[in-house]
Amino acid sequence: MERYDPQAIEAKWQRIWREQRAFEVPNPEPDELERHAQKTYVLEMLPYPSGDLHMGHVRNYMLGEVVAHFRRRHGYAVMRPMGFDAFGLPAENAAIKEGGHPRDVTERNIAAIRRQMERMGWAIDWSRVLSSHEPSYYHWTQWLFVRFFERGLAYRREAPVKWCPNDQTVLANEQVVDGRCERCGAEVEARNLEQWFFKITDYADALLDEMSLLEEWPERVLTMQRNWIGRSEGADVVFEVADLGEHIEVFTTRPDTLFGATFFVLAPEHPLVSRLVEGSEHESAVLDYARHTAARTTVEREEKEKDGVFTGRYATNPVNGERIPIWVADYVLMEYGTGAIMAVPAHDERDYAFAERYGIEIRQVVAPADGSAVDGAFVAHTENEVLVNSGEFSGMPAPEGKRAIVESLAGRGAARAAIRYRLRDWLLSRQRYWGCPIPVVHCDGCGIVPVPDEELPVLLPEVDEYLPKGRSPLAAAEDWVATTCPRCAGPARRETDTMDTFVDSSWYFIRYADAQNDREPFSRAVADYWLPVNQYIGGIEHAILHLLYARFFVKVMHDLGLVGFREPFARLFTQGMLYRDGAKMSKSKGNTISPDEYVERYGADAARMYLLFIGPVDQDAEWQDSGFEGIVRFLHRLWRIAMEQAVKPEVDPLPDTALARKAHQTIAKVTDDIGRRFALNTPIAAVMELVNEIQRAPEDPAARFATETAVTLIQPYASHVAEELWERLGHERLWEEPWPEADPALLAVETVEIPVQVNGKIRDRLHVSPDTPEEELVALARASERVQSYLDGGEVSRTIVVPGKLVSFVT
RNA sequence: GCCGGAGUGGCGGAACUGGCAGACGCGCGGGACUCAAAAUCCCGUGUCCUCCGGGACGUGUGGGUUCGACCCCCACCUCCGGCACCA
Repeated sequence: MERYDPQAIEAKWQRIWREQRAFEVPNPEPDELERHAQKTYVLEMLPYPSGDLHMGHVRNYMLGEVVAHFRRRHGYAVMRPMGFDAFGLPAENAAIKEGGHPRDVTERNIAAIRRQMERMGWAIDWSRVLSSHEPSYYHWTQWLFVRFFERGLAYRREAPVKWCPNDQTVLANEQVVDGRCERCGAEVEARNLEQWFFKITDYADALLDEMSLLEEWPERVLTMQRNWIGRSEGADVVFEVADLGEHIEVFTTRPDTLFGATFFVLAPEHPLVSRLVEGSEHESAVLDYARHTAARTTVEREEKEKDGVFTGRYATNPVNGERIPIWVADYVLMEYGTGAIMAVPAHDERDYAFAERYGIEIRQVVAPADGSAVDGAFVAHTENEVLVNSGEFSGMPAPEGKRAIVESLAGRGAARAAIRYRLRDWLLSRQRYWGCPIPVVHCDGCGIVPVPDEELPVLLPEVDEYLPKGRSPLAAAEDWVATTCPRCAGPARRETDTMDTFVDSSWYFIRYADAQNDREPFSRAVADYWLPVNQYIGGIEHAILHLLYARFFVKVMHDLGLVGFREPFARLFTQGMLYRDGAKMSKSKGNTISPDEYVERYGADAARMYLLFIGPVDQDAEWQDSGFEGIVRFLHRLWRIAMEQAVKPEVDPLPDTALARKAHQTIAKVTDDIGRRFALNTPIAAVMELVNEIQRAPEDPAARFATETAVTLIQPYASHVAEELWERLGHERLWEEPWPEADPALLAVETVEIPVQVNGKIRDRLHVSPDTPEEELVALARASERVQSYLDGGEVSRTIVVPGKLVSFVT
């Protein structure tokens, strides 16, 4: 018998699919876009070409692979594109290390990845491929930036920013993890720099509220985004500094504790600090403290014990006119709220620690419902609190007290309800070479002027040296930097910072819909036809960064009238990560396994199946070599059985045999698992069961049918061998073959095994027709000797019958 | 601390809506084929007891609801992930 030869089979079918453009989906003609068509957009997060693909990627792309095949065979026009997130630091760092240009490094990696993807035989529409470093793409990234700029949603300002001393560039807040650079792990520093921001904070509420438009997103991703946006409701309260005729606002989520404010704290960076102490005996101590704080890293600032200095000034608490001391302490952060707080040591742990250290009064103003109060202690938040020691508000339940105090102060203009967010504006500029140039010029006369649309794209210039030096390497391209102002034609200088790569990946999924368009980023009609993405697939590591930015971009594009949808990804599936030796498989950890050697030895089909068989796709999995063997054995067995069955004639009509029934049950199971449950490991087990049964009963008259069923069901997983066997079984074009349907008549079982319980324990099993009436079931169960021995003549107080499921006696 | 997820044989995992726990695969034991091996095929494989009929126990721990719980409820333990001097 001819042996299973994956190398030959896979090469053959990959060639056929390519020649026949099997997986390309052209856009409908413009006048047909309106017509509702059965279409679906399946998208996996685009790879970052910092090296070859490893098994973690294979697992990720296999999800989209199975879904795409499954939906195509259900009659959908399936768009499943692929592209490359090509700009960014790893390529630039690699180029610096190895010598050469980041473009060459990137394009070499892209070519290698594409080759690997083609070798896996994935059903990708390569006619839509894009790469974010190509001018044909970043032209429109720049065009979008200009639209954002015109709307005031991209702006430049000096701000305290996070600086990575290793990568020599600023980072977005989202790219700082535990005070360290997300990419290289270096501890970040605080700097005050003029930088570009996207005004994502304008969309904080929309990003929260419109989560309701997301049909099926994992709860934990939504939670992570909610935490990141960090919406807090409370009040802004005004404290007067009578001596100076100044007033300072604070934000608090606990206006009900205002009567317990016994001191007041300003962040060392607060602009009023120097005025408060100017010329006073406290001046040098306070300014020294502020300087020390500035020299500390955020991490140091968090880890040391709380400390601070008194300013000699007092603020007036608006609820009771009390004068409370103003301190400067670095546990108050300028970035959040107003950079100033009212401190309530009895009800805030941080304030408590500070008050303890400096001997400041601790006054309890909220108490459990019984009103018991103990001054001097920290009282944690509990249910059903009431206000105490709070003047006219004493005795009120805390929530009511909150409202009443704010209302009362609001009457005098001393407070108003307020909402604050943890979310900061998105810092998008980077002082690096390998990124999309920011398309503006700086003119002495006109200020910042965007490059006119007709002059886009602003091409990334060639430079000799892209080693990071703290300013963008583009600044060295003097001929490029020197330009003329589009507005006044006077001399001007180009912006030399480049964009964060997350900007590139915030709209690529729309570009795929209309990837060749050279007049606009995409046609709105085409975009609205394909999007939102029906099924987005990617790693949980992008739960905040990419997924939040992309949602923001789409909302802005909607408000600009560029698209008709407000959320980019209707359904999101986050696959688990692949681990090896206890660590996430990644290039930086050096624990990757390349699919190449496995593909070479066992074929792509085995690798494709194994990565899904290893476990549920939404959970993390540990790479183990041992299980791979089982898949290889299965494919050989399938091959042998199919070759045996192929010589038999087809039988029609299908005889009602055990194998015929098993085949139809398998159709039902696989269809439900993939289509409804998104369980991609269990269908493989189901087809294995079917194949095992064929092996046990090769002479069953339905054996050939069962074999064809196994082949057609395994096609989304092992596309090549399935196609080859399908052909040898006398058919063609399995990738277009309608998905099989289970015949309800054959799904119905002739007999069921019904357990009989006595006091909750199974004592016997009945083999009966599934529609046996209840009375008969009970009679049969009672007649059982085994059951009788357990009933032991005792009274049956209760009998439970679940038709088709079980009989249960209680004595 | 707050929020989210998970805990099932030697291992990866299955059990979908409260109704036969351990499908499928790996590993392991036994057998067939073979001069032998590989490959392949067959049988067995949760733990303990057993007069070999079967019995008891068993899904992180302790309780509860129920005729019946891996599944629901309460409390706890462990692990993973997110957020956190955020006022």
